Amino acid sequence: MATRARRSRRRAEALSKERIVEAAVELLDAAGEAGLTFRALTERLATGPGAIYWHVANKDELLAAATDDVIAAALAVEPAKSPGSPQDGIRAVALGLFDAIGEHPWLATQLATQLSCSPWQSVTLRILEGIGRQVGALDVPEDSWFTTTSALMHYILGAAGQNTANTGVLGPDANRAEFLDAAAKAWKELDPGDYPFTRAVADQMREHDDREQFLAGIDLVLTGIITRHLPSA
Amino acid sequence: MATRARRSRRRAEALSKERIVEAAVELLDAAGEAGLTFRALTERLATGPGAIYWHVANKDELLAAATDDVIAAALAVEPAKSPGSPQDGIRAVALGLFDAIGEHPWLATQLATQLSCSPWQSVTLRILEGIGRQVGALDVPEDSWFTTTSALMHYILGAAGQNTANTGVLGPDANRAEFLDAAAKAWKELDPGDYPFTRAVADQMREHDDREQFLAGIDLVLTGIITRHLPSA
DNA sequence: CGCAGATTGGAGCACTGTTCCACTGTGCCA
DNA sequence: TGGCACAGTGGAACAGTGCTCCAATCTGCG
Repeated sequence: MATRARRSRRRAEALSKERIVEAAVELLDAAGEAGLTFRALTERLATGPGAIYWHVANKDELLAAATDDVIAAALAVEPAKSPGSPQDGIRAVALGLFDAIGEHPWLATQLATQLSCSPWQSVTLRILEGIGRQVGALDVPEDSWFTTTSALMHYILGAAGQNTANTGVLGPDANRAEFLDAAAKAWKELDPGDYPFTRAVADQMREHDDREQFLAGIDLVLTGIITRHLPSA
Repeated sequence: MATRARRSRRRAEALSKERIVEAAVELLDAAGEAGLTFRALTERLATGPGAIYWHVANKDELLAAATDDVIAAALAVEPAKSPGSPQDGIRAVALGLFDAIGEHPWLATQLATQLSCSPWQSVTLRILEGIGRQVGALDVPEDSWFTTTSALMHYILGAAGQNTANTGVLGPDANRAEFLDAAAKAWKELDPGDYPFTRAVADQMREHDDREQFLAGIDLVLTGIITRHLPSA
């Protein structure tokens, strides 16, 4: 199916899976998960549902393709620049994923469902491979590769997913400062008996920087890996 | 609203938000996210949509309440048993969350959306507080509390969310072995040029145990925390 | 020129979350 | 005791969803 490319259309850019996925990503970026509708898609592509369903099995496959597309693009950036230490390589891949999820907040939910429903496939593999190569360069003994890489992947996707709102949705920084301020204020008014810890870290929360904190977590895991799995140092 | 309790009904257990949330959790557990439908809810509770909407604003609030309920229950178990070292305390909380998400796979997606759309609220706070108290017991200097606890939380929720399918959906262990076997076989047939790392860890993936690997990751982060933030040792 | 088959897109289906509103049953007050 | 106000209920209906069906088109080939 879709044995295109050999035929030369004169119609304004004939339909194709790529064009559909591209439009889907734009809709998702513009209005979040709820913004991707077959109605909206047909309107934007100036066609009908039937045409789309000829190229794409269903909405799930479309979402998977969109996710795969964006993640692949995010992971494709780094191989060009890998000058520093292996640890810098890991930081680069991690930041690439962090920023991609920040720019496309819908990825957070999508990755969660995707990894839950069909784990160890397409997207997961891309990410595992991207992180794993850098882990290999760290001189971690080979029998710890999977455990180590999995831990890193879990942290990266977890942190990136949970920071989505702070980075992307709220728009410019002015709002962010206000938002954090309001949250910190609310934290301080929590019941001292139930939430002693949260009250104590309210100020740290207000002043934290997302990327900085993300990298601090990466360094924590890296330190753990080096301390546990590397004979030297 | 819902100033119940003072009036004594003889009708079979009059409607209440708790009863609705309880039914919602059962439906979610039985058939996943798609299983929670207002139609199904009305049928199970032998009532109509209007009655439900009197107690609950909309589906999002219902999902939030269900999430909160289950997470609170998972976190409420541990304070009884905190005999060991502070690190054991962290492991206990982490495993509590891990198992809860394993038993209720819909939590993976739900937590992702919840933390994205309304971060630093209800559920997030519960989890932060639960983990944070244990971190405090670790003698981590206070100005590192928030960063440290956040990193742990990100890893725990990330790992638990991504392991959902392996633990819960597939049912008994027999299937799991087959599933891992098939996945490992598929990994070994990937393009050696594109996926050298993934091919290399296929066997480790087949033989890994989810909980064990989860705890290994926790220990990695803990080692990082201790190495970086604790003057002693 | 005409045909086979790859594409298209509009009408329509089953289902969703949500709203509306006529109705019940209960507790309060005269 | 009687009537009332109203919290609480549940059935009917609505707009919008993903998806299917199928008559119509367009394309390259003989």
